[in-house]
This record gives sequence, C-alpha cells and structure tokens, in this order.
Amino acid sequence: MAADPLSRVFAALADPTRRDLVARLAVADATVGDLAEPYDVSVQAVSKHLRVLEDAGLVSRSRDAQRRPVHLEAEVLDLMTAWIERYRRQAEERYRRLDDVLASMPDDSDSTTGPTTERGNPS
Amino acid sequence: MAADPLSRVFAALADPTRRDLVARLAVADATVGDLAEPYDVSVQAVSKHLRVLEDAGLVSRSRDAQRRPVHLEAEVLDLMTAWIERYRRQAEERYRRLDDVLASMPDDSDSTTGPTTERGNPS
DNA sequence: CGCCTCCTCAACCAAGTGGTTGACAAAGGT
DNA sequence: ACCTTTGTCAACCACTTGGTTGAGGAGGCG
Repeated sequence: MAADPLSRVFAALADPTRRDLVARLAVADATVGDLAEPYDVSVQAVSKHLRVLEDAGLVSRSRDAQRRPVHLEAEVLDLMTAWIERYRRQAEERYRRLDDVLASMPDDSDSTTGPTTERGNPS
Repeated sequence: MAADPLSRVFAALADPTRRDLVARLAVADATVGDLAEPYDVSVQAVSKHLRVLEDAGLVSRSRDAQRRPVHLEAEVLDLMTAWIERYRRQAEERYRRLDDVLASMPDDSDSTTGPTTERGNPS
C-alpha cells in the first residue's frame, strides 16, 4: 500500500463511507459498533475502513473495556490542505500572469492557439 | 468507478505520479509526451493517469495538431478544501467545547478515562 | 463459571488499478 | 505519397480493495 503519507490520506478519503465516518467522528468519538450501525455492511467491513483511516493517521483507537472508542485526529487534514492550496495558488498565479501577457499583447494570431509556446522544456 | 465527484478527486490525487502531474501542470500546460518524459513508465501509462485526472475534472485536454496539450483545471480543488475544512473546523470546535467542559469541572476521577460519557447514541 | 458483547483476524471472492505490449488513428514533415 | 511523431485503444497481468463469512480473543455480567 502506498508508502507516502499524503497518498494514504487521499486514498483514505476517496471512499464515501470513510468520508462519512470522518464526518461523524468530527461530531463525537464513537465505538466501532455505533459507527457501523447506520450502514448496511458488516461490522468487520467498518473495522477495515477504520484501519485504513488509522493507517492514514486520521483516526486513533483506544480501549475502554471491550469497546474501542475511535477518535478523529484532524491535524492530518492540514497535510492535504497544504498540498492542495499550494498548487491551486500556483495555478491561479499563472493565470494571472498569463492574463497580463495577453493584455500587453495587442493581437498575434499565432499565439492565440495556446500557451504551449512558453513551455520550458527539461533535459 | 466511484460515481461521486468528491471520491473521484480524492482518488485521483491518491497517486504520487498523478500529484506530480498536477504539480507540473500548475506551472504550465504540457503535452502528454512532455509529461511522460521524466517518469520511467510508458506514455500509455501516463495517458491513463491523465484520463483519471480528466474524469475527476482536474484536467482538460485540447487539440493542437497531433499534440494534445493538457491543462490544469484548478477549481475542482476547492471542492476538496471545502470538504476538508468543514470537518477540520467542526473537530476543532468540538475540542474547544470539551476543553471548556473540562475546565469548568474541578476534578472527577470517573470521567478522566475518556470523553465517551457524552456520546449521543442513536436509535 | 459460563455466556454474551464488542471487536479483530484470516481466508476467500469479485471488481478495480497501474502497469505492460501491440495495433492503429491522426496530422506533419520531406 | 511515404514515414515519423504523438497519442489513444485493447488485451492482458499482478496486485490491491471492499466486501463477505467464520473463528476467536478480551472483557464485563448473571
């Protein structure tokens, strides 16, 4: 399974059931049984989902008698927002610069096809 | 494949190669060949990755002769940040309230074990 | 002690994923 | 007109995934 943390977090949240679990855990800690109840899948399936979330660092399980209360570790979410925001902003910045270029260019029928012209090719 | 848009976006970014593609596309549009060059996988593999990104709405492909310049559609990222932020904030809020409760409670040796006590059990 | 509850582990299965290779369409270059 | 470049489609493969059932461990309860 994907070694890097970021992939694990993204993958963990790529499942609707898992996202719903996170949503519910944002409200309150809960036991596996409580969490499983609304969905019509087995408790084992939910337990597996929780393990995925745990491996992603999104959730922690402690002990309370036979119960294993699940707790949301929300900090990991910042990892994602950091990544996302970085590139969203970068893309925005690029569009802004492109607009500037286009604005300062009266008309040039060759470059209207695409911005491919200013590509910085590696190697 | 996961029907809902949010799952598709999360799943799309759960792969390091795909995240790298997004990162590079944030800088500039590029052709499939350009994008494939740095990785030591086939062009077909990259083309597949791009399709996943496209299905997630993260990327669009146009035409320029035989080339198919790929363009990043950064707006979809907001879908994710919206989701993430919502629950991160909700969790934070909860911790704040819990702190308040604990602060207003001098000492109660029974409730120190866990916050399980204030669980709102359904049905 | 014996049972019942809560949960995980193990084995299995169908479907999806990331990769490969091979064939081929589309468009230019010569 | 050919050949080359650029990219997709299709078939195939190993592996992962989300689900199932069955067994079992850990810990109260009568």
